[in-house]
Amino acid sequence: MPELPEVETVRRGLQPVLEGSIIEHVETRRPDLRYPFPEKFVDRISGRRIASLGRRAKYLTAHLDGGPVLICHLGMSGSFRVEASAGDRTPGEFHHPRSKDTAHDHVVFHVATQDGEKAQVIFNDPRRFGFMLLSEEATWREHPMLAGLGVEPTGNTLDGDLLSDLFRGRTAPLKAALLDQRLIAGLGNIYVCEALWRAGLSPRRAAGTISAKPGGRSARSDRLAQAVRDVIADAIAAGGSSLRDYVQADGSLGYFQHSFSVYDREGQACKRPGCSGIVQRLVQSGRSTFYCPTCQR
DNA sequence: AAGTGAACCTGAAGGC
DNA sequence: TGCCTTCAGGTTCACT
Repeated sequence: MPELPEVETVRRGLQPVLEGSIIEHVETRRPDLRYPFPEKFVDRISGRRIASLGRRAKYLTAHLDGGPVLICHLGMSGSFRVEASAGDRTPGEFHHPRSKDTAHDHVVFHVATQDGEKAQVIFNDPRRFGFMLLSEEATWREHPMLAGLGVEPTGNTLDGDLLSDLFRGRTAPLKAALLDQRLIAGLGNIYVCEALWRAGLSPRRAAGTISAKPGGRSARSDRLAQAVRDVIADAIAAGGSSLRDYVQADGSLGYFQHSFSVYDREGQACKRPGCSGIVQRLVQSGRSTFYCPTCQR
């Protein structure tokens, strides 16, 4: 579910509450999510102060003073919400856009904030594809689950030249290459579809065909790199996309889904000015792809 | 090696 | 109303 923009939105929502907070107690309400919780999970993080919250690709990281790094993946349906502790509640505070599903509250972090308030940060995940890991501050980027991740599509690292190199020689379709977290880390099904539409490239095109000869330039790889960076930046600015069960950390909704050009728009008109195409859906490696066959080549 | 598809799990939505 | 099928933002693993 959550792709990079949604995870970044969650990070920004949790940051004001969690940074500088003390984790007083942790409840794990079942022995596992996608994987069993790490050994002594509760003991290793209880009593620690959260120095900072970070993100790598679709992973959230909580860096604990003098302790481990808590690494969290939201899977398809994971979300966090924050509740003030009983006694601090004000009427109407729980007017969330969606009724609470406490049956899938799997982890509850009881924290004391910097302001001396008590709060609960609750991880909810109906499908349980999410997971939590612990690593060490010095080496967390080399954790087996994160070691192979590719370049972040944020910032200016990903440019046409790099993308050209990453895709050179690959015969897999662009759709699959963009989803490959070992190449670019953080894109998912929605933003890959959207980036390909923005770049005017077919999701079925072999990835290697946008590459320049080594040392040369390719207009297609320039366009695609820019499209990827733009769509991710735009989605973060909009607070991510809210579909089905996804809600931001503060209970509010992101609104990028109203900006979709192709995703979930099968049968509707292409939004590119001057294009009269109709958005098609196809299945690639078991997942839906949405694109305009008229203007995406 | 690279690429494709199944598996993991639950809930929502649509068809009959 | 109820039952059945299909689909969903992700990742790993097994197989060709």
